[in-house]
Amino acid sequence: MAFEKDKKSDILQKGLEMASHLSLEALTFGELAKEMKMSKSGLFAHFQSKENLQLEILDYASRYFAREVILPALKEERGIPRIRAIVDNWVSWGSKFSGGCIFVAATTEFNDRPGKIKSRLLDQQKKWVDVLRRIGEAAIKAGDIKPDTDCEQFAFELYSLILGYYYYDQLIEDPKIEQRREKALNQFLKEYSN
Amino acid sequence: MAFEKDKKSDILQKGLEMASHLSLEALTFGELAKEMKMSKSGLFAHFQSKENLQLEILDYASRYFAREVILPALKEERGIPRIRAIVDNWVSWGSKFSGGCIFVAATTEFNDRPGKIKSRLLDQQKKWVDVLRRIGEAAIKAGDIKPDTDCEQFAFELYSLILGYYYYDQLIEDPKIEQRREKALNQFLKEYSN
DNA sequence: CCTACCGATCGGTAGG
DNA sequence: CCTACCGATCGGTAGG
Repeated sequence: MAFEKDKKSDILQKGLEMASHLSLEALTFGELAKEMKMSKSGLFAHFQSKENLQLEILDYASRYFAREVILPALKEERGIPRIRAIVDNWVSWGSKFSGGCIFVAATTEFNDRPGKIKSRLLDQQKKWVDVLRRIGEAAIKAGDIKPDTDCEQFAFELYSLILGYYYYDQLIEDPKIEQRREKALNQFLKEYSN
Repeated sequence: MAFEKDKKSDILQKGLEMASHLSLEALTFGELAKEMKMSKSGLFAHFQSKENLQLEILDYASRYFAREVILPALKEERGIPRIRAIVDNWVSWGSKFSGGCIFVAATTEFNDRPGKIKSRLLDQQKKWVDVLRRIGEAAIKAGDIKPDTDCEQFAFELYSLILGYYYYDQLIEDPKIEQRREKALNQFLKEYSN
């Protein structure tokens, strides 16, 4: 079920699920049409091209991500609580789809294929890093981390921590991975704390 | 040019380059045959199935990785020099292929597709994390990091740092990314140092 | 290692 | 939103 309430959103929700499982490029009109119980060309009429379908899935995912990960974190008190919330929300997001986070998957898939999709991903990732940076700035104002913190560096290290967790959890199946992430996050917060 | 000197290795080298660019699944016999100036079925005869081709490419990449990343690092003095070498070598490895590190790409691609390829990737990643852990243990013996270091945690955090760099470098194009990685590595070493 | 071929599916179009 | 279709390509096979 899509979180937006029209037919196209239902298609995009299913497309997002399939793209997360198969990858954005391996998703086909034929398979998506079968899932939606539509004809292939009926589906095609909604999107005009495969690239357009892929872009619309990324935009839909972006709205979904804002709703599930970013907005709830921004409702938490700034500083440590908000930092912990954004990590927790991201982890929940990644585990919501069988194939993991579509942005991570699409980034590895399109990193050397210049075009509209790579550009869109770049915009989205920049916004994400910006959110992390602003969460760092808010933590300074809250007095939770050092006032001279380089918040770009803060964002980079926080994102690295999340990605490391994500890889371990996806493949290596380390039973202690939750504790490792917690320990790394605590160390990270201690390093930056006031 | 392949680093091993038979016909099949030449095919695997080209297959690795193409798989790194396109992804393991999007690589096809038809395209690889065209690149090798062979007939499709002539190429097919070497591998019997697509899955087999994919597995052989991963094994070839693994031998290549050992030669380019792991062995040279193990020749460095244990402790800090070896830790810095493994990070540097990994970074060079990732930038050697237009599409980046095939293991990272294939992991995101196959994380939710159980089968021989996922199992092979799991084996390979476990070996990689083992190498990082042993580099941590050697650093304890060298007196460079704290004797009570949890070397599994050490490996997790070092891998996270590398992955964060990798993502930034691939997509975000932060001009300061080299400094950020250096700063994060220094902080990491300081955190664990004796 | 080749030619010649298989059924299935691809992205996309014509026409309604 | 549909049926019917296009040329191209897919993984794989037969037979040599």
